[in-house]
Amino acid sequence: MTDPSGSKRAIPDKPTLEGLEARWDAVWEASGTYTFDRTKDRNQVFSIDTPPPTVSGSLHVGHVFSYTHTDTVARYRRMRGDEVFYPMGWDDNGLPTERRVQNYYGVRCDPSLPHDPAFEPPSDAGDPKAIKKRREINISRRNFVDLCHRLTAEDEKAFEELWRHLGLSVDWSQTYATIDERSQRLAQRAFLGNLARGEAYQMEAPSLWDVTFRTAVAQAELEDRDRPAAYHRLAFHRPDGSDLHIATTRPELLVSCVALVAHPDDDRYKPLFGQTVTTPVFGVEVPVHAHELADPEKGTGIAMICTFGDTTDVIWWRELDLPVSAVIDRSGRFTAEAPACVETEAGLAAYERLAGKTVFSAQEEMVAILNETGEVVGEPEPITHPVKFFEKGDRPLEIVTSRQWYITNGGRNPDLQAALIARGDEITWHPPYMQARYTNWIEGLNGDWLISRQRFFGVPLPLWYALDESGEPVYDEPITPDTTDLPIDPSSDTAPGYSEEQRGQPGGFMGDPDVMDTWATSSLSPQIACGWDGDDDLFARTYPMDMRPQAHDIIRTWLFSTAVRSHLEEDVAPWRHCALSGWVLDPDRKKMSKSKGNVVTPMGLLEQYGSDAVRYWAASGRPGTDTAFDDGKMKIGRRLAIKILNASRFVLGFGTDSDQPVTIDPSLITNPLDRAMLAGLADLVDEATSAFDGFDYARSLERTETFFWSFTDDYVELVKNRAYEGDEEGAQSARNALRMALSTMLRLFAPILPFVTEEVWAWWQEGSIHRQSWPDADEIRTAAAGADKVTADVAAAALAELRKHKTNAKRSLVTPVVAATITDTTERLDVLRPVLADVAAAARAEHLDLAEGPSLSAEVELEAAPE
RNA sequence: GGGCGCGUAGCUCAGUUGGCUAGAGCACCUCCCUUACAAGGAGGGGGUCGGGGGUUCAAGUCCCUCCGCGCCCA
Repeated sequence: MTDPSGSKRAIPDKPTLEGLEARWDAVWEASGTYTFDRTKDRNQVFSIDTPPPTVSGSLHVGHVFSYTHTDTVARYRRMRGDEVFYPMGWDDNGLPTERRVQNYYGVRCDPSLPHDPAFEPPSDAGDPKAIKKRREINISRRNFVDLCHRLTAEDEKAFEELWRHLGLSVDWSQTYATIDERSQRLAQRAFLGNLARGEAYQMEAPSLWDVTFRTAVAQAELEDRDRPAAYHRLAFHRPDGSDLHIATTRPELLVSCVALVAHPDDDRYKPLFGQTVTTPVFGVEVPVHAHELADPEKGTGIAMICTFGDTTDVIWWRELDLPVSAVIDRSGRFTAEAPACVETEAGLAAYERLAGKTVFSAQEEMVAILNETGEVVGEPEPITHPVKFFEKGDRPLEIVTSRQWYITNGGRNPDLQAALIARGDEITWHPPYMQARYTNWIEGLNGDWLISRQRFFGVPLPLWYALDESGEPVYDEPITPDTTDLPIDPSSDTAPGYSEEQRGQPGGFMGDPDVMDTWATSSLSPQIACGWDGDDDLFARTYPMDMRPQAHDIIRTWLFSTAVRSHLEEDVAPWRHCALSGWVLDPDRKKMSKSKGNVVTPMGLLEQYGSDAVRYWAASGRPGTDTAFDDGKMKIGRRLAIKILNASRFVLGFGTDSDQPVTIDPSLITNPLDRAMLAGLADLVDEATSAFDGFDYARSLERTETFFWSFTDDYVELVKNRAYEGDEEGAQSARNALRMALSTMLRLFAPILPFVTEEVWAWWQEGSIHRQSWPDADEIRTAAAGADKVTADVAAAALAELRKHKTNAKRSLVTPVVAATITDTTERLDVLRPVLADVAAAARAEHLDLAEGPSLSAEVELEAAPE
């Protein structure tokens, strides 16, 4: 068994990949191989802003894919001499965890309940069948949050185990969770800084609202989904008594119609601009406006503006300075009272029939009413149109007016917008075209970042409000905590200057009931990881960070929001490089995702093929490129890893029957074929190095792999006789060249295949391969002594030609060659002549004749086949 | 509708700034137990580089256009 110092292991007779992960993970942990040395200066450090995975979701191959990419870069930088700062975070915060806790324990958070200190989780936790049979248990917010912490702690353990098995070279003493106390303190402190600098503000404004989750939703969390709908034609009434037809997909919102709008150039409606018309049923007089966003092609070309039916309504409402006539409450139902604008008896009676109904039922009822009054024209015209959804929700968003907190992000400030776009130029993007996604997103913003969330498991907004004599909150002067008291929860901590008895009382105080958007915390991951809040020394050594790896679909959310926070807080881009990984697609080219049910869980794969093999597949995916899930590729990776074991055993077996250490002496490498091989190896090192410098692990792997296979198939075959039984000088030359090549290739493979390379390294070298220096092309080139690598190619081609004859003759490759003549050009024969003995030995020929000709060919006489 | 990416062998993909006869792996076919490895090795067949047009001595590569796929945003 290996001791943790990494001392040598004997070369096994039958090396295998089995058990390498467990063995080396334990050694690395015990030896501190990946522990960050925080005495290093900033210019010696390479810091990585690892994406904190959401532990409440399960890990899938997509995680394995992209985290492997990052790890290859981390390992490369470490071998290049950088001190790699590679922490791991957990993003436990937010809705996914809440939902998982609800389902796992069969509980529901009721914030009105008091905390129960004696609460124990239900005994049937984790048993979905049992939970389904009973009622949900209502528990207090604090008890609910406790369960969130309890479950995520278990999830984190499972995640870490998988990451270790995969071989991520993370420093596991540097972990954080976006919901832990330190992150909460930091997120609250950062928010209070934004508030003090005027970058955070609150506003009563129409916000997108998910009626299922009962929370506001930010622009970055939206997605459009095509939904069937129908245009209903409603008859509005002009002052002269004639009808004006409006097509709408939301007739139920007629009562909140505050204006009509048509395109300014639309001749059909030009005469109406500035006039008023009367709504059907409710008899409300509304103005007709002109606005460019009205689409003459849609419906009848004139639309009703409701408060609020969609985001265009909000724009019209704001730009045309219209009143509010809202009817939908936060549960998605029609309010009990009709809006003030409804005055007619018939209108009030009609509204009675809508009050309390859901949007869906209200629409049916409204259409029925319109049919009764005869103010609907023709049949509904079915259409499909995009509707806004919360990306995690399954009911269309409504727009409700509410008081929310915002952080500036350039959406309402052109100077800030330009500054954030310019930050993109400070970052090197991998691949470069990803910068356009960042820039385009910022250019398309039309509002600031809404950070209030009406949820429970999150970082609370650290604010209270005084209540006036009538018990109404004084929002204009929020009460903030002392920074030294953070983190605080305003729902249980008392506002400074008040006593707890005054909570909710007139003249007392109330806490802000909301938590912050999860991105408001995870956007601070560089600050959290680097110790912005309390570890200035670490911060100075690691920030701004060198690398942000992430998936390209969250450029608009995580990448952008992180850039915003860093810009506001530190006036700098948070990283120097952003590496955007692609997705894992299933064999039908569909994105793998939990909701599609096509995910593959990774642990089984790691166990079946070995971690190196799975990493090989992952590292074959070019940066930024979507990659098909391909277990065939994992089989190839496994084959490669096994080949490395066997080839290494063979190479290290020459001339080492004593207990002497295996050494490499470049001065003994004198044979022209050996030197030619090294010349090619030096070029390979150059290619692998420049590829990795550009974060292109895939290219480095591909080149190294190609070289390795021809090394084993051709070079090793050519020199093995000489290495075995040649004269002393020739044998020593071959052995030292073989070892030098092996040492080099192991190190080139080490970032991709950390387990098998470490295993082989331990057979003959001291220390971990992952702390060795990256191969030096100049050193190898010196050993090659000016040789031309073409010599190796010519020799390999000649050998291949001889093999071909044996294969075509259906004879074994060990069949002795009685006589053979190799024909080739003069130039190539000149190259071949000095290494002909190796070619002859590999072909089992006593000697080879040479003849000049136009191209390579051979005439071969084989030993007669045995009868 | 706008932006970005992609289209090369049956499959998955390489193909730097245009430059030898377009490559690799898998799959397929044939052969070889060879003493590092049969979880291996040797060899073979297979492509009008999405279509069309243009620039050039030369185009998979550059330009235009069309078709198809994907993603992001309206």
